[in-house]
Amino acid sequence: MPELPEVEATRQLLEPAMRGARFDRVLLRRADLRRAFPPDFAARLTGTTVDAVTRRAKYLVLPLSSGETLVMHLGMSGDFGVQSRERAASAAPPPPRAHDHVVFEMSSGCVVTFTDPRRFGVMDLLTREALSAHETLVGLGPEPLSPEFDAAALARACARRRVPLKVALLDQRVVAGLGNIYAVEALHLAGLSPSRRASTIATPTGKPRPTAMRLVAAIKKVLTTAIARQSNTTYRSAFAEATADESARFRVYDREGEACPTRGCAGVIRRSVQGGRSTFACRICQR
DNA sequence: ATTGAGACCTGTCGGC
DNA sequence: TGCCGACAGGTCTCAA
Repeated sequence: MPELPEVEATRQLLEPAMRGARFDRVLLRRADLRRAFPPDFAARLTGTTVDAVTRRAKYLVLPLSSGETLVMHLGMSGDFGVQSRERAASAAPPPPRAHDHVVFEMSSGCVVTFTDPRRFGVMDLLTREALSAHETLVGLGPEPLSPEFDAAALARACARRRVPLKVALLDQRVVAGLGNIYAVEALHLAGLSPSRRASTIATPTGKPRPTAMRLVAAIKKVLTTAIARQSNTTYRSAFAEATADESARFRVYDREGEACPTRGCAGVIRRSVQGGRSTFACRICQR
């Protein structure tokens, strides 16, 4: 489920339930997700207050009153649910679903449940020092919707990289938050082939070519549109949204064999595999 | 240093 | 109906 727009929607869901609220009780229903929980995870959280609910790339980052920071990643299948405690307490509490792994009971009266069938998600609790030394977080590229992410920045990051352009877009050090769907969508919108070398959007000296400008604009457009669409719906899954509203479906993702949606293009969407991931593209209008 | 392949998990779907 | 393989929105590690 989760690329940047889905994580941002999750952040917006969690904020009213968690910001300014204290952890009254933390339940771990198993010992690990992708990795083991940090030592004394529940005890270190209990009694602390959430100062803010922020997002960096696909990570949810919650600074706490204790000085530590709760860092969470949804992996492939992670999701949060929020319930009011009154409802949770009324009648028989609903039995935990098979993959409800973590429950936060907040002083706001909200019960926040983390579900993750594939357990690729991560929860970590970092001291200030650990946070600033966290190689993955520190090494993340620019936020794609920030002003720092422009054609010059993207060209610099792609220069001299020989990997396919789409593979480069999935590298979180190049730009932070794109995933398979939105990388595919942005490349189609920009009219760029996923398989061209990443370095072709930059000059030999690393300056942006016009293709870099088109790609940056397309990335921002695709993400902005996805965020706006999800803010308008109660249910936050892009996939559920897609099936619920046919016209809002992706332009090319999972549309193998369909006509290319580009106006005037007679192409057909083809599926290929790059870096072990499905790519969808039109060979006529994406060069 | 960069790159590709495989690993980590469970669920679902299509084909036989 | 049931079994089996392919595939799924993401990292991470290891070897070349």
